[in-house]
Amino acid sequence: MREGPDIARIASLVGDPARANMLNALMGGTALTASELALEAGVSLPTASSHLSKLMDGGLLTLASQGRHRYYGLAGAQVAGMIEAIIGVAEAVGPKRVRPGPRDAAMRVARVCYDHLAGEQAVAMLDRLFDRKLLLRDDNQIRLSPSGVSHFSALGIETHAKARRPVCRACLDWSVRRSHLAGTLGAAILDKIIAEKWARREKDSRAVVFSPTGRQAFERVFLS
Amino acid sequence: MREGPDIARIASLVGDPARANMLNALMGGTALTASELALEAGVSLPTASSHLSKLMDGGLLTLASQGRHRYYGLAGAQVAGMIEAIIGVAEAVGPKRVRPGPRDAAMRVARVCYDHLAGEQAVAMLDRLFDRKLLLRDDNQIRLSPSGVSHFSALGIETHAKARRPVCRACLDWSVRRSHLAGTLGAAILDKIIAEKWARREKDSRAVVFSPTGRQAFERVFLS
DNA sequence: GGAATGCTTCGATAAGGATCGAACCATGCG
DNA sequence: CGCATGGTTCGATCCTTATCGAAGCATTCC
Repeated sequence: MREGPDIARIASLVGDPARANMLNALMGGTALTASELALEAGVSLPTASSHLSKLMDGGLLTLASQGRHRYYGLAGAQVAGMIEAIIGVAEAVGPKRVRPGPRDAAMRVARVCYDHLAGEQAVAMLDRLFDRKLLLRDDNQIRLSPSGVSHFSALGIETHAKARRPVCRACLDWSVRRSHLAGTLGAAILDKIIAEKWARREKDSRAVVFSPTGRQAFERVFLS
Repeated sequence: MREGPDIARIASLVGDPARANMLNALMGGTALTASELALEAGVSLPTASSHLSKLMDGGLLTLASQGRHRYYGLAGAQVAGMIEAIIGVAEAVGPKRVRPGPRDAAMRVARVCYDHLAGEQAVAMLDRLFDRKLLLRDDNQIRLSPSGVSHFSALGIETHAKARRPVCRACLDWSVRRSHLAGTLGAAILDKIIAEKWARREKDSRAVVFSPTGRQAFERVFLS
């Protein structure tokens, strides 16, 4: 019984199903609000709030208050790495999952990450927006270029910042391990994809499935 | 509330103080009996037995029965890696510990991680093995190069894969935050270090202490 | 200044699980 | 076989903690 870092304390924080679901949801890289996390974990708001304060006390989360919204996010890459390690063991010892089915494949191609698009399509899109200089990489931030403003405006997407929420924001993609676009612009693009019926949300899943013609339209507008 | 690997189940196994102490003790790499683990965890024998069967059910331990003795050991390097990751987070978020004492310093330099070497020495070694192209980084995997095979063979280390266990595997180091070498090769190298008496295991600790001449020999062979 | 929304705290309840003593198996020794 | 030793199972107790409804704060919108 030698003393040392309190690993039981950290592990038990992850060891509750509700908290594990929350952390899992936050592995996408985007910060989420308490209500969203409550939904994700399948518990009531008070319960979620209690879990969140425990995770905060444990140092696993960071909190960004924006007005009456409170965004919870993972405290850092080290925490994310630990969760990945636990996932790895759980996968290894857990019931041998059948080969990743079509739904998993669809998730890798395109899925919803809170309110914007993630997956291979989303990562490719961000790459192209940089290539076409519609977005500019500025330090670790993303900015709109003047041509970007008019480009999105022509698509019916207004890009002036109204809320405190940033227009552009990088979000680390779970499956591709590179950034995709979040922020109000990312959300607006996803809105457009759905509104134009280029794709539909899979029921009870984060997967986003493009129709053949919808994919062509999306590629013409964002990947050309 | 998506379904997936049951990470809460795994984490909650580690999340009990008694079990965490047991796992910690097993990180030394030697298998221990139920009574030894009970002592280590500070619980009675029945309690320890109950914990051990839970850890077995969870797939975190292996059991080797020898006569009336039953030796429990970690189920593999992946489990060890997960525990290292949790230790890393616990160290980072835990109460700012007083200046790391001499024993902690020794642990940072070199220690046992289940069955292979960890710490600054181990991370430096892996770096050099890459530099010398004895190992190759392939995607996210590690492979032996042809020259690596002959190099280790000349040192008396055979590197053909026999079991399911990979020869080379990256394991994240909690103190350095970079990878060191696990897998059968990592285990063989630690064996050689001990067999050649370049270093000895510290009593009741995971620390590995090199002798002056042993360190020179190690550096000549693996860090040159 | 209301009204509405997002979130937290409080209080009570319920369930899970950690713990130990005692009894029970199994192996090895003489 | 009888006995000692290492381990596990059983049963009862106790404590931790997850949970939710209701009420309370805080911030924004109208």
